[in-house]
Amino acid sequence: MAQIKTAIPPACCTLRIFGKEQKRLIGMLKALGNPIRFEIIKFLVTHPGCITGDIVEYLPVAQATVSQHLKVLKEAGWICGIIEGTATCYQLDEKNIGWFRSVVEEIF
Amino acid sequence: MAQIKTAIPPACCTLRIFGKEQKRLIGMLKALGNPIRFEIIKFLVTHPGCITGDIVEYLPVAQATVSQHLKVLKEAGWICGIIEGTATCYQLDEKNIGWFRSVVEEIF
DNA sequence: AATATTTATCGTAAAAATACGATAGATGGG
DNA sequence: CCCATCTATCGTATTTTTACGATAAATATT
Repeated sequence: MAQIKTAIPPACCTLRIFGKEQKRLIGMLKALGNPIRFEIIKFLVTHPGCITGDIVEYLPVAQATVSQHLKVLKEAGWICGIIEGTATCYQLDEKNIGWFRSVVEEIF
Repeated sequence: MAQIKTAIPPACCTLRIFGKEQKRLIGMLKALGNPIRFEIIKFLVTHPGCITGDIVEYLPVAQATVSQHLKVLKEAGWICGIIEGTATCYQLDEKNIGWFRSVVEEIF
């Protein structure tokens, strides 16, 4: 019997993602891979539309630090902020989060 | 008509995860949120059981750097390494990756 | 108009991550 | 036993991240 070409056993994931999309995914993973930022996202689930001050009050870090984390989360696509007067209302970026979920489901 | 208690609009995710499991998830997110490490995981999908040297050859970074990234991925639960002679064979940690996928599907 | 409120940004310090050369340790071959 | 191979670890330099106080900018309040 002839030797059959070595077959690669099926893996638990395909990870068929490339270029721009891969970069975008890595950015989202990196942004969420931080305890403070993860807590911010969790907080926003139950407090949609809350302002920066609410998050500052909730977390054990300074206002400037929270503001910086919010910026990272916004740039990664996890949240969006709407300026209302002097305050900024934040909420989950449902569209991008939906994209994240679908990509993870697809490639893992 | 009496004022109804303010209802929180349904979010795109629940993020019902806490303590040890949350920490574990954050660790996996953080580990994968790095371009080099992401490429290693991608490589292992199609090259299960390959040795460190194969990954070094494939990536544009030094051997010591790859070894360090492998350590991070192993500690986070993405891969496992089996020592075979002088080499170390790496493959995806299917059990933990399965856990990751199921958690993401559950909370997002 | 003066003051208060809210948040982003700046400057900077400290900590962590990243990368690499050198080396040690472990195994295999001759 | 000696030498080659392979990989993890060490030491270190560089870059990036994280955190905070101070401040500026924008809007609201009196």
